[in-house]
Amino acid sequence: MDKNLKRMATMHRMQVAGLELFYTQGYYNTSIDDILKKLNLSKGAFYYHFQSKEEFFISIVQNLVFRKVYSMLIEPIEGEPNPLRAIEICLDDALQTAEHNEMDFGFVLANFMTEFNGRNEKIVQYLRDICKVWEVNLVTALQRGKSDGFVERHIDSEGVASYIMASYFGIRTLMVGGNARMLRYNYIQQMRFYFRSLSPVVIA
Amino acid sequence: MDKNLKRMATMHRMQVAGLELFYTQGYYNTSIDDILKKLNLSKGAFYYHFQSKEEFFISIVQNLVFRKVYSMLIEPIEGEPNPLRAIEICLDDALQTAEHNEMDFGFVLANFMTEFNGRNEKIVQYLRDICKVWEVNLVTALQRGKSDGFVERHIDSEGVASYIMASYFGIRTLMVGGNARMLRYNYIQQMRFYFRSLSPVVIA
DNA sequence: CGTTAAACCGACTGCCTGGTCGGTTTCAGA
DNA sequence: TCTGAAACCGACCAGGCAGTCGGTTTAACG
Repeated sequence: MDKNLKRMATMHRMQVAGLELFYTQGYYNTSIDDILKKLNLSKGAFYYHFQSKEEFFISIVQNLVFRKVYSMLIEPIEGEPNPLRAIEICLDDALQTAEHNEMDFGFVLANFMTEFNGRNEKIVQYLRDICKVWEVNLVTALQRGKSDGFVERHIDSEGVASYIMASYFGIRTLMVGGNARMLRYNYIQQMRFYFRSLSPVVIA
Repeated sequence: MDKNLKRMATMHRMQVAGLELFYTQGYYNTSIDDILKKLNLSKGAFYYHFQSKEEFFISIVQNLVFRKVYSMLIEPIEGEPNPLRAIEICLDDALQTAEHNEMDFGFVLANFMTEFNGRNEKIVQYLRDICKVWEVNLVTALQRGKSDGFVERHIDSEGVASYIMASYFGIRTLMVGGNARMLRYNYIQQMRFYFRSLSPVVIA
């Protein structure tokens, strides 16, 4: 195998295993040895590929988390004509993966933001950047929705975008240990009410 | 001073300092020595009053966090006639204290829930119990609002309650490092839109 | 004043963690 | 087959952690 390929493959394996453990156990609560044990690798291998635990985490955020947020929360909305409808479907999908205990990357983001808040501003910055990308894309979609007659023209797109993001982060927090299925159902239901107040009034 | 009083006073001092540090630095990231240094006390004093770090934290949750959530997020709504209006004012107040970097206990709750999720189910349980109390009180207020004609009768009170809690938890997460003032303003604005969709239609 | 128990002290232990480093294995290319 | 660099190993270090314990201080009370 090409050396460079091998390098990439090993690094990627470490990143995937690292994200998995950082997500489930927390960054400060996960040791590098935990990750290495899972992969049957040694300290030497780790520090050959990464400078430090922090750098390692940042590489995970930029490679895995960012990409996943993009493909799962941003792309599915970009092409759709009706943004409110698209957002509803997209978040419902995300909550479904959450229900099956798979990683939903919106929550990964929120999780790490709280964990690093006040402890590592550098990392918070990286995470916030990803949030910003999500937000900007939501705003764009909403603005387009206004032109296309799917969204009431007088609404504040920034406000709506952050309200959507907030409610999503929050419902995932509530799902911690709670009745995920019920919460998801109720959440989508209430989001529909909210979205209805953002839709143009249909003149019968 | 009465011995018992002294005991209570010292324990309380430890709890207050502990909460402060656990909140700002995280539980796993805060050592008992950190807390003791702040109070000029010793290991001996700590383990004289508390059995373990975990027991200590639980006592903080039950004494300080629970009481504060009650007095700041539940009581202000209980007496009010119009629940939607009362909730709006209450959460706006909470966000204002957050803006001034004081502890808002809704966020304390959400913070710890994420930190202990998957790491210490026992503690998650205590935190979830507090959430439940908050939720139940919101539901009660909303139901009362229905009888009193402030809330549309067909709405699902449980769904609305968890949507409110979720959006609040989430907006606090977004405030991490973000533009808190702007976020708060937008949040309250959007909450009004949402609440309007829950209010009975005024027949002009 | 002397007693006694509660309150507090701080050195110590055993364990874990991030990070280092000299050495070993692997394997593509000559 | 030989070689050299990339990839990997794992013992080791320094520092931090929760929790222990024998001893000291404090102050209420007889």
